[in-house]
Amino acid sequence: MPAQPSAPGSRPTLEAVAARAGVSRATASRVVNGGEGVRAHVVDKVRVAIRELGYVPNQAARTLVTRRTGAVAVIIAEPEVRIFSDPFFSRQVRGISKELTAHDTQLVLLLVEDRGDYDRIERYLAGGHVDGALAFSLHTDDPLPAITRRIGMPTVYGGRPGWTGGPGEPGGVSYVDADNRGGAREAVRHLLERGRRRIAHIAGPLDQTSATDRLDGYRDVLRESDPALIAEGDFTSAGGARAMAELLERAPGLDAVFAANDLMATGALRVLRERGLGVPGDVSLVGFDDTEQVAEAADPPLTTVRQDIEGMGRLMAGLLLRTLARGRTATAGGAPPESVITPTTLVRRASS
Amino acid sequence: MPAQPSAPGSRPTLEAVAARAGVSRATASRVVNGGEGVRAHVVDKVRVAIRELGYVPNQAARTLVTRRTGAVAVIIAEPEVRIFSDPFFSRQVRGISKELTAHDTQLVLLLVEDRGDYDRIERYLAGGHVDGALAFSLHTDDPLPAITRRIGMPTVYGGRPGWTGGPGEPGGVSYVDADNRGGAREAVRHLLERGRRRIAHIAGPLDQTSATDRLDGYRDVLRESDPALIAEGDFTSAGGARAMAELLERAPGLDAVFAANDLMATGALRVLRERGLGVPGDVSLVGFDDTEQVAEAADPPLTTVRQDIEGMGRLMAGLLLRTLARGRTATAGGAPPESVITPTTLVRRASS
DNA sequence: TTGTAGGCGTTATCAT
DNA sequence: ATGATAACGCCTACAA
Repeated sequence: MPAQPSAPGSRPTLEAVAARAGVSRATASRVVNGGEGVRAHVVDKVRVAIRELGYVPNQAARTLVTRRTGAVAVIIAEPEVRIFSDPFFSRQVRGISKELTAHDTQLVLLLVEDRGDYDRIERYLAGGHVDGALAFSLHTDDPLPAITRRIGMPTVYGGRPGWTGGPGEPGGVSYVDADNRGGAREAVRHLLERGRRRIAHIAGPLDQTSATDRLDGYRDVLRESDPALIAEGDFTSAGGARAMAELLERAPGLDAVFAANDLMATGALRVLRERGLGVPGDVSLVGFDDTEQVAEAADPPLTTVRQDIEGMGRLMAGLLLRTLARGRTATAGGAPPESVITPTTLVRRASS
Repeated sequence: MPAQPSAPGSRPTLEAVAARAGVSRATASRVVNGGEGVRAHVVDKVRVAIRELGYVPNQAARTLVTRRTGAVAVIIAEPEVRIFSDPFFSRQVRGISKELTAHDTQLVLLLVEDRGDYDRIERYLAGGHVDGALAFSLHTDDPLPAITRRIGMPTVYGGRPGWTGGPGEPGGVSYVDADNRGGAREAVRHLLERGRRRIAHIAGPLDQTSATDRLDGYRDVLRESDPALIAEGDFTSAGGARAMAELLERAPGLDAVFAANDLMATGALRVLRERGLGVPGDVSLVGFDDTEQVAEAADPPLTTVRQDIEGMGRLMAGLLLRTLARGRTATAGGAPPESVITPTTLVRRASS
């Protein structure tokens, strides 16, 4: 609380602080940035002046000389409907926000509405508004990776990007992902242990690695699974319902379903109930994500593969911040890509 | 796509563009900013140079002189659990994002985790990172309004702030709110028309005007309502369930419930079903918000008071942008507060 | 330990 | 219509 609030529109500068404290701009600046190598007495004088004037450093001026903004972009390119219905996104953003805040870094949210927005995004990233970027839920043909590479913007992805080239590829990529394949295997094995034999899978959109990895895990365990037991959804509840209806038509004898996320599982649940099939009596059901408000609130509550979504958000931010910090000392842009796979655990509830 | 991508770490400046085009920096700058008063021939030359170099203006430098950042802060100060479970927030953010994007303005998301974060928020706002702020879901004792007023930051609130001082107050405040009171009246009248007589109300947290306004609307219609028919919730599903249980204990004879939002209505629904009470057979239920994925997905689907959440977000952003634009021409900080109340409509579904 | 001075990349005010 | 040139507010060698 400044004792003497600045006049609206024109805020006090370092110059004013220096004058009031009776020192030079340089010394005032040193105090603002930690006060190393300044006599304690002088530090105090300057601090008092800062408080009295209500001085806050001008970020633009600072960025201009340091070339760092202290801000990071979070890019979400997902159709409206999913962002609204799936708690996954807000959860991950929250994790990111926590980590960034702890390191005094701001979060700039970039929502991609349609394909044309990428021009705007590129201009923004290239304009030096942010030091790095975080992006998630990319589809295989997403133009973003090409953009960030072209302008040399340090970026960490949430979820393994689909185009991570072979080992020969020049620029590797940093990402944080859950052990989708392992988690899927665990889910299917669990269903086998429950004595189920006709286990179906509702996959996510197959242009996302989270969907294909889970499908791969399913296939790992069910080597010779009947293709009729696999249907593709879109990670939404409605899509899960459609896929479930399809499966019941193609394979009426199924006795279990592994859905690639919780939202699709709730859609499947609805269809099963409508058809008079009991869960888990007639059909066992397992989801993926363990987003509360979905998995726990379902009736019956869902057995599901839990991934630490918020933790993954924190990891993404941490990875990026470390990359940026390194960039300051080491050669610019030369940080080697680094990725993390987080473990998943099966949470048993009533649906299986 | 720049034909000649800039070296990593150092991007081309206006100086470079000017040199390549054979003009002065001043002329290059004019072209970048619209090209008024520059011969067409020269404009072309400069444009070519810009493209060839992949030039993008440096925002920090620009901000330093223009004193405008082209960014707006969105401040969300709500406990984790609500942000995750209530689609309200993401919806409003989406509306805001659309409007800002349409005006080439960036959205900086500020999530408030705990009370101590307000220092950080104040420093951020005062640091000139953004031109204005958008905030919603304030509680009566929220420190934010004092902060924005102190540092003279143009701000538009989502939802009428609780402390809007009397007409004597110096600085009025801009906000966008739904007609909560009117919507509540309509909901209760609807229940009366359905022949209900013992109509209970599950209120939201009474330190928020959206909750008190809806309660007031309820009371407007039910002049002498039994106090036992009113319980306070917290806008969450669990809170709605608790309140419902409380009401059934205090007033077992109730035949209708008006919940202050859809999420609480779903909680109430669960409890009613557990107690063997049919909806709408035994008890009619009406919610508020009409967030799909909640109201439509409920079983039975909820009759509810719809408010155009995304539209409200757009309005908030629009109001702020207009204020900022005006500020540039008129006297700084002198824009009179302006507010908007948006209409609500009753959506009839199966729950009443 | 402190001060002096140059420059970060733009825009804006003057001349020309 | 165009070009010098002076800010904008800050950081950081370098000098003292």
